[in-house]
Amino acid sequence: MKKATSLDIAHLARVSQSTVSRALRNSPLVNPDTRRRVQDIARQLNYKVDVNARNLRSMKTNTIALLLCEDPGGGAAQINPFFLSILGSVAHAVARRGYDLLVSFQQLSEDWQADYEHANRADGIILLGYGNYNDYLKKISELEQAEAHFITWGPVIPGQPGLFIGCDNRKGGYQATERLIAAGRRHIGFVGEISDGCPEFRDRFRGYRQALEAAGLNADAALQIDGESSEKDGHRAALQLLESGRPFDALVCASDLLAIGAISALRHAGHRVPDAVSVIGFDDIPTAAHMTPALTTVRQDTVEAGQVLVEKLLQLIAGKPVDSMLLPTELIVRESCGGPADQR
Amino acid sequence: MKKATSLDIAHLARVSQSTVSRALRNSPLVNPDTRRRVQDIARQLNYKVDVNARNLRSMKTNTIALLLCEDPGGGAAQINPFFLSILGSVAHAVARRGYDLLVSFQQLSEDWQADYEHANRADGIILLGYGNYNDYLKKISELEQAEAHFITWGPVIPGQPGLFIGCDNRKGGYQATERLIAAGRRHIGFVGEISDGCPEFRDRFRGYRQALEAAGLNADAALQIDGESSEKDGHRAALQLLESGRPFDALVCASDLLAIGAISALRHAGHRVPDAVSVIGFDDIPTAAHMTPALTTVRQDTVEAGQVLVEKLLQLIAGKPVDSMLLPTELIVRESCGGPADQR
DNA sequence: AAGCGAAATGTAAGCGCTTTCATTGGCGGA
DNA sequence: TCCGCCAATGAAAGCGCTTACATTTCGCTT
Repeated sequence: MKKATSLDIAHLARVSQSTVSRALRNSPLVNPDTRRRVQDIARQLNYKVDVNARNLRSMKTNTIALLLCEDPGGGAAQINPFFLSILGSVAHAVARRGYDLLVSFQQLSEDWQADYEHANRADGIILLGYGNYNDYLKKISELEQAEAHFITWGPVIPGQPGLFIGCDNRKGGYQATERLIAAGRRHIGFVGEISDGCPEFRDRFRGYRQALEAAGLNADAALQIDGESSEKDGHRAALQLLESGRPFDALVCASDLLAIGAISALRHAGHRVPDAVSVIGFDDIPTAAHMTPALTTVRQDTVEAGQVLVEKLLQLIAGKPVDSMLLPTELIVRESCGGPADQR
Repeated sequence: MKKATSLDIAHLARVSQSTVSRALRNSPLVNPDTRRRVQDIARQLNYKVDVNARNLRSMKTNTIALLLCEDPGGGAAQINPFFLSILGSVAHAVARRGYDLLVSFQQLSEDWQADYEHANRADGIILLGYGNYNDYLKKISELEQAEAHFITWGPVIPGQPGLFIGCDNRKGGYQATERLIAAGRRHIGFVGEISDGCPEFRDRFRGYRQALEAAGLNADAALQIDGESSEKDGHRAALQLLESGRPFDALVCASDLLAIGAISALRHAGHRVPDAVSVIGFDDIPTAAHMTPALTTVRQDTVEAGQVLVEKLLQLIAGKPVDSMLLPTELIVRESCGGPADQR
């Protein structure tokens, strides 16, 4: 048995195909009785509107694309849980608005924007990890003139081209460091890459420096160790710091994964966390609360992040003016920083 | 400037629109010179084939839908990392085959199959957590007659309708339990729901029972505590077990999340893991290796799972005969089970 | 020189829908 | 009684592409 079309319904309902189309979309132009009749028949036939035909004709796709560009090589399981959390939130938000969500985890292609929007695959694009920030900015600038519809999770910098949503990284770094200082720590390290290809980590680092300064402590450049993203990077960074012989009693890590790796390295080297070394992460990924010790961290609200990304993108698609937006961070105090925990 | 169409290219290349279509698809019917010329022009115009038009005309979508039906209510971050790992692998596999991936995290709708396949949104569907197994089976049976294209991650049961990919849950349960027995544990509990709505957990439980029997130990029904999926469930289950006063020295948990929750509860009740209580999980989610203690667990290979799901589904779509498939499990020995660790 | 087949291209018919514009019928006001 | 108007419906034109079929061209055989 072939798939039913709107024409089949039209014949059965003894109306024209255009009336069927209208009835199915609840157009006020069609008589309520007719509408009901048509919809009943459609249900009986298990009819569903062909989205390709609809999209082609109406020149829109009702689809959002989410590009997550953090390819760790062959493996697939290694995607940062923070991004996956946003993905989950985005998926919900998109569904709530009646859109479909197209997901791709590939490296950013040469012209990702055209591939998705121009090819009428999606009405707009959400970008979640864009690789090198500078390359990305250049690409964005090119795209600015074309009326492209995309939004990026990343650093919110005034005057920067493109539309960005991100959290207050500087403040987050400040909050974490401040807390460690209040707990009596004086030799606080920072784990995270601060090259200008990583503006978010760099901002967290800025906050860290500012907190030290505010407390009258002077920062020791040797206590900053690069680390890109994974647990492995954090592990390596902590080892490197230990080997340097430089004394330290606390670490601010630019992400939870880095913190997890660092803690693992510290403990296996015989340093107790938080007794010997306090550690604070960044992101508040789901496992942070369930580790031992439970991870103190700077939360980025992924649920809100996803919602904001979707809402703003839809506004952009609708042609409304949209601005970048800075989301607040919150320090979640658990066990890994020492001192009394506020919550679990 | 309007979007270029194949007709625009045809004019510029002084050929017919059909030749353009053929040239862009690398058809051998078109002269290599012409092809090059057409493709050059297409590139200059930043032309991309309109996927809606292509899909409509060619009656296929080049898209796979992934439905993840594990809605934890409002939140979004609570999706089981195990499924997210499969999602990642699926995304890669799908991309490698030139397909797009549509993702939905909603609860399964009344007719999810029609919504996606019938509506020409996708050529096939991957299901990743189907809610209640019995309801789902009923639905599948209905769908069997329609020539639906979908594949499910779940229990592989001979004679069962539908196409399933899953790991050898019974064996996994056996491996975990066997190990604990070898480590000298004699009062081994099981955390995980074993109602017939959860055939996978139930199989893991079967393996657990068989291992106990094989060792001449008799299972104590009071040492089995239900737990659905989250850390919270595991936490609660462990507390319940502690409160029962029943002595136990090890836990087999039906998932890593349950294990994480259980460990957290045990430790906060003053029981050291693995010294007082050994714990083994199931799944090998990314954090398992980085916890303290590192979690011993039964690995399900998510990378292979994703690849197999995609390959089999594509075969099904291509009309080839496809069978369900059982994937092997592997016990990853780390710290939480006591005894020497094989690997990290 | 005629004929024929293969290679290359052109022609045109839709895929199933949305939407504009035209048509119909019924009813109230003049 | 006639006209105009509104509500409801129908007719038809594509959206941009793929593809079956028709046509042209050209090199070769006979």
